[in-house]
Amino acid sequence: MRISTLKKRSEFQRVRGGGRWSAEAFVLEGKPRLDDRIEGPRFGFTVTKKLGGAVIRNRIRRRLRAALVELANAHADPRFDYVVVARKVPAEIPYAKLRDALELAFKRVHQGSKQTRRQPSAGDRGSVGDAKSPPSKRAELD
RNA sequence: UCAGCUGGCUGGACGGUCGCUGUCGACGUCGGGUCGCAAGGCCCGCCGCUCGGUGGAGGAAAGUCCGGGCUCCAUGGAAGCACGGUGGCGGCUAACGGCCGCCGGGGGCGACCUCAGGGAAAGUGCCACAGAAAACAAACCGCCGUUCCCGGCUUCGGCUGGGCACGGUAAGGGUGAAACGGUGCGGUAAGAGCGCACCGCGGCGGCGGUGACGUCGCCGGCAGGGCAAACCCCACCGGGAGCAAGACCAAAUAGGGAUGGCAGCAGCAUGCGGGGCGACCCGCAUGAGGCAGGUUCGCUACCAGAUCCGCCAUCCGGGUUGGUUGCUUGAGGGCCCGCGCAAGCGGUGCUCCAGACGAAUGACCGUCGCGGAGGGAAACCUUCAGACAGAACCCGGCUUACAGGCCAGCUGACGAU
Repeated sequence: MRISTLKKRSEFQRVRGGGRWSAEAFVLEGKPRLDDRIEGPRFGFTVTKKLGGAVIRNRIRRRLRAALVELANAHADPRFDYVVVARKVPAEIPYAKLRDALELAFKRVHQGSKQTRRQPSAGDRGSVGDAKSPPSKRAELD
């Protein structure tokens, strides 16, 4: 199926306060849309420059997009907006594993869970997924 | 065969499943126009979880270092100053700081490589450390001479060692990136272009070359250390900003507020007031224009022009940051022919080759091929690796990154003929 994408910075910012699930290769955020005139789920991709050059970032986005196309019909909620934030390099992990992790992430986000699988060690910056925390200065997609 | 130099090309191939985007066609929905009484037909436009055809990243797309095209602003006429850049000569080019050929310096046996390669007798400045001395020169050691003092030897003519002082000396030592030409012979107390030969250097002239320059002859005893990627001088070149340029459509906010500076002159028109018998005169307000003034274009001066009549400067506040276009046919690429050593130029006529905008050009899988390692006599098998890197208005270059593979020409060594 064809997936529509988030375009504006404000749309990305709005999803930030919703459900959140962290996997090895990415973080999936999702939130129900207020505007019900739009049909179907929408997706946004955030791949920072920290992960590599343009070629690597393109490949990360394309693999994530391909996995979403495969799963979105069955697992995504049409009333939701989602943001996929790439963390490590998904190009390095097998595609089947990436797809399974994404499937699990959809279920967890829909449960409205704000807790994460990530342990509070390993250089974690504060509480994650707190809607009241100030928006981080991270660059959205390059 | 080995070692090497230069130039160029390439940057895995095929297939399957599922996707994205441009474009063409079909189909369908919607809208409009037109024909028709009507059913409906035809044309145009937009859209599409529809179907089919076809195109879809690079040699560097990169760094954004130069040069252009194209836009808008300044727009004008040049000058001077300032700033920035370039720097052997000739050619090529739209242009260049690029390319080609040649010259000169340096390196290599050689093919070749390399050089920011104008001026240091216009001026200023600098030359660390070391060294005696770093530039109108200069004597630390050494060498030589003379006077004096202390010795040794003596055939009493002298010879010789040491020291103080004075003088000569740039050959030698030592320092340094660099020491006031180099080598040799003569010369001298010792030395020194002091003299001579050759080399280097400078000047003049002849010849060759479009030219950089080369070469030959004569003269000069050597003047002018280096640094200009220190200032500088000379010659030449250069307006500014960039596709978030710019144009159009739609929507929205509005013709904001504060502080500071300047709001000058004369006339005209209208209205009001005052004066005069009257022509008219005076004052105020408003309006349109003129001059002056201010503002911007790097600065200055001149002429000329534009903008605004309330202007200018600074600060604060508010709104839009949607769509279409620019947008891909261009100094484009390719075949062949001619000219040129070459860069390139001319002709011919073939071809259309990405146009996205939170940003497409892909995801997954299989087979084969290339390369390294291991096993094997071989066929082959196993395993690992496959680079640098993603268009954003478009061209011409430069620079930097790059696994591997291929081709051509040339050089040196060895061997064979």
